[in-house]
Amino acid sequence: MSGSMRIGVLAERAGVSTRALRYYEEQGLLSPERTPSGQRLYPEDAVERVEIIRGFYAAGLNSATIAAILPSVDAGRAEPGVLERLRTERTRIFASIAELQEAGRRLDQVIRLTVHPDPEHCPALRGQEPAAAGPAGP
Amino acid sequence: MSGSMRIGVLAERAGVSTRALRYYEEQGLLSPERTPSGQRLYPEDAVERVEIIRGFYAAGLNSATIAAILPSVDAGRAEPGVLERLRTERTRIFASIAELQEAGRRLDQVIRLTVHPDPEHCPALRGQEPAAAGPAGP
DNA sequence: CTAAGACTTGACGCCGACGTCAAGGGCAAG
DNA sequence: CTTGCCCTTGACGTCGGCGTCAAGTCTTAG
Repeated sequence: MSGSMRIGVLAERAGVSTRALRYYEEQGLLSPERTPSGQRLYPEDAVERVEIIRGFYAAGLNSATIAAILPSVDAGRAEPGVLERLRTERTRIFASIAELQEAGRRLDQVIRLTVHPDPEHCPALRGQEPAAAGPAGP
Repeated sequence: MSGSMRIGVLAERAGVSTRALRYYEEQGLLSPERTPSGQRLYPEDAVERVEIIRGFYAAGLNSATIAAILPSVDAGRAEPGVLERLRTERTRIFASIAELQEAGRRLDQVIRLTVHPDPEHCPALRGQEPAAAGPAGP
């Protein structure tokens, strides 16, 4: 059947290692079925599930937190306790985004100044010119 | 003089541990002066510098990368080799932001559906109702 | 002066998400 | 049957950004 795959196929399709998939299972994030001989069998939608999991890891959540919220993400609704958790993590994530944006802007600034060494926008050169409006003087 | 401070003061003002400050120095990110007896003395702007460093760490850069780009960030312009590095990291950061935004949206979705359990927006309940526009039927 | 605290270097500890090796079992092709 | 590849569990290794003692030195309030 094309509706299930073994660990190597899922690993390739999801872009992760087989070791990572076993680790996710150990952490309670995946629960594949088993063939009689013990090999793992994953359904098709495991690919998307793994991508979601990796997204949460990338967002700074640890295994326990992901395990706590993943059922609610699947269900599309959360119990009160989990809801608070979701809000906490949401806040963390958006705060983190703001930090990343600031770091990104800082790099952009240096890149721009390097590519366009424009004294008009260089604070170190401000206040040394008279109040001339035009770029080439009057 | 108020123009320099010892490590404990900087740590408190920058919101990091003294251990972290010594580590940053070990990684070449800070180069405080020393009193004759060997105690570190930081200038005022070290507070901002530490905040910048922490921002880069939060953005996923490691010590070596930060050490490589920090002089250019200070100077506001970069040598060609460093410029490429800046662009690489910039790309990484904004890709990371996009991932975080997706994770955040996913959490928001669950939060919204939990707070407003609106069948109009619940895919699992779509296509089971006849094409009725009003929420309470005709 | 003295005592308390802030400071120094040095070195080991930690933790989490895997990497990696080891030693075997399962399974389709020829 | 064998060959070769994928799979299994188990267990140890890694790495980076610090935390955390340890043992001694400096500074400053009183």
